[in-house]
Amino acid sequence: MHNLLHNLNDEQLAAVTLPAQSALILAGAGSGKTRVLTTRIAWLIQTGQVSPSGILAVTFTNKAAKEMLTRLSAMLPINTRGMWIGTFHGLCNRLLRTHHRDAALPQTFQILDTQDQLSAIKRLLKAHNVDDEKFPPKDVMYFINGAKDSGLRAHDIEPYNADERKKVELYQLYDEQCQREGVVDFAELLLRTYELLSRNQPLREHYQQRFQHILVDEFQDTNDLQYKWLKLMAGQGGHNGGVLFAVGDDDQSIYAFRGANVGNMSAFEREFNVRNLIKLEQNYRSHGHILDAANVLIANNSKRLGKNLRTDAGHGEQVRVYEANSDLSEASWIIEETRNLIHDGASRSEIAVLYRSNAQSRVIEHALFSAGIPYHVYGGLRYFQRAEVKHAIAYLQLMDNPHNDSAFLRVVNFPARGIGVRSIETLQAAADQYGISLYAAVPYVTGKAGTALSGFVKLIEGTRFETQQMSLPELVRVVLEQSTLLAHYATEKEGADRIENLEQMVSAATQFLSEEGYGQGAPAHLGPQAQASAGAAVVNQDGLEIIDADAPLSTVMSPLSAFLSHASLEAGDNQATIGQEAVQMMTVHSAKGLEFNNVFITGLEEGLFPHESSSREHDGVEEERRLMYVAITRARQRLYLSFAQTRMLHGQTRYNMKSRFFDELPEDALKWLTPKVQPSWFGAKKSAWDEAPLVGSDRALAQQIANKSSGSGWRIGESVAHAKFGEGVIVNIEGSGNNARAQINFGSSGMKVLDLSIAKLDRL
DNA sequence: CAACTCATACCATAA
DNA sequence: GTATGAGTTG
Repeated sequence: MHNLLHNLNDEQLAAVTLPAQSALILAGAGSGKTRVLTTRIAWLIQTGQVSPSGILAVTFTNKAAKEMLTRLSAMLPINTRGMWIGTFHGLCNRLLRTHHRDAALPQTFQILDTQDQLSAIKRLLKAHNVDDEKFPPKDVMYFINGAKDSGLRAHDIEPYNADERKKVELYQLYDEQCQREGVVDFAELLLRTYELLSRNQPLREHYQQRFQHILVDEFQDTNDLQYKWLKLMAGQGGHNGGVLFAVGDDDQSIYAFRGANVGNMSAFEREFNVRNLIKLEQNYRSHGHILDAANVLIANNSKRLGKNLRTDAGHGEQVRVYEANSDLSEASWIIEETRNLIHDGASRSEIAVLYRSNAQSRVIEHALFSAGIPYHVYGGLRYFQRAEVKHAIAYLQLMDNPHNDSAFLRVVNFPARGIGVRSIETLQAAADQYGISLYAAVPYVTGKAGTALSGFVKLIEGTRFETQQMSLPELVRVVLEQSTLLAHYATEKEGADRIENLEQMVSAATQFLSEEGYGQGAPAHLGPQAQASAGAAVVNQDGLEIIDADAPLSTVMSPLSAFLSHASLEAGDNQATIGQEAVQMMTVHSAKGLEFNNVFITGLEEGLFPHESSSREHDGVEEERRLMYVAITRARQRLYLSFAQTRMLHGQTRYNMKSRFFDELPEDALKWLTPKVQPSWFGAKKSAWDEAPLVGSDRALAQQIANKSSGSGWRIGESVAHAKFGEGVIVNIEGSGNNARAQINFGSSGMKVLDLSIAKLDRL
């Protein structure tokens, strides 16, 4: 037992051994957060305070859940069965499958991912003749998800204008459509579970009593619904025996745009009467200058719970800052530095290049490629999101639940079998008339269209019959053949990769069976074994029988259903290149939770980082600053910051000021590789334009600029000052003489178009 | 009905 | 520069 607590610092030890009361752990970057979380669980079990089945640990990503499980198995001699460790969505899926009747869902309900949801909404809008100019499908989707993430149904929303009334109406219709089709979206998994437990008291009390200790990772990322869900599980305020142990860092809250509410941290403190607030401020990752930079930067935020990281590692190197003429020269500088690092013995996988938006990666990728340096870009398409894989999945979904109209529409004419737009319209009309699914409406369509459609139905039915007794991998194989997907891609010239991906599904199915504890030979279609016999039935104090979701998956769903859930809930890795010795490229968002010896943070320009859209959002700049904080704290030993004077973005050249974050970093911690001219960036800019040798495209650009400036006396790229708007850069000049107007980027004051004969501008 | 061209929009993202 | 969607042609 003591070796469990060995090597913990005082703060960590205090957190791990807290009494059984709700607690909030403010865990700074690199402070050993996951370690505290897992050791806490191990300690609770080892000291006999709780049995494994009393533990519920919730994470946001499968990766985090897996990591916890791995660490726990290493720490505990006993097996981890009985503990519930998983993502919000994974746990909800399990609960809903078990209690599908109470939740009013078919046992084979299917999960829509974001793509599916969007297409479902497009379908809905079309069906109800909604003008998709006025109500773009994406907006409707954000509206619906936003409502669900706050725990609101359509009837809970009081619309404040006609447009919103319409959206609420669409929300209602969307939910009805999903219910009809037997599908749920991601937010619905949580909301359904929440509603189920709210309304079913015995069930709620059963789980509340079971889970004596609930632990949450990345608590700052919870949305309103997730917090309500946790409160319900714990029994509000922990009064029903549940104890909530929340770990998070308000300074690393970077997901407000998807509904995360940092306010949950203070709400939790208040509502659960948290007396145990522990700050983990000892950082085991970064050298001093890097940590100083992070601390000083984040101090500019007003809304903080307050935390200051410290390290024993010594100052280390200063943060290196580089100003480039263009995005291209920024990239070549990165190559140069990367080469130096590798030459000095750095491993490529310990070098990370971070950027604010994916669009920035192209130039850097190109440069790395030309230089022959292996690299790996995070965040591409994941396995189960690839078109061909989604097609195959759609066929499988129809095997399990033919009323899933999304799946039906995806493959009814793919590969092409002569079922076109008109046929579908006819079918849709029939389905609407009888209020049934497209699949069920096929018999009502006559004529040529009807023949083609019933051919498709026969294909599905036939395949289902044929595969009745087959195992999941066999089923997948047959579906790939019968659907003619393999044959189709064989005729495409770029189809080889796609065929390979499809073939891979068979092995994915095999692997899935062994990981989930299904027998390899178990018939894929066979429904769950009788639940009562699985020993999952529990009788609660009221004598009511509760089926507890704590049972092997095989008792809750068929191998096929389980595999389909898996495909939706674990999209898989994006590339199989893991383990390769490669430079790591990713957005700052996806870098959260990772660490590297050497980190480049690129594109530090106003409008890009902080992103221009952030100034419009409430507290947007504070979130961007937290994002920068996350980026800085990824680095262990060496950190590079860079920005470019000009940048091609979305096919046009942009001229941005350097990021305001440079003014918020401590000077002592920085080392400028290019001259920094005081007091502001403008001087440096000017000298760079006048003196720096221009090469390649830079020269062409300069030429363009020289031409454009003719007559007005001003030049694109020139820095100016305006009495009202402050300092800015001329981005474009139109017209000439008295009609000359300049488009000027005033940074935080925004982009303005000023008449050059009227506006009073000063050169800088 | 299917294959093609052309125009348009674009921040970050896990489940 | 790429992905979606509408419009156009065989």
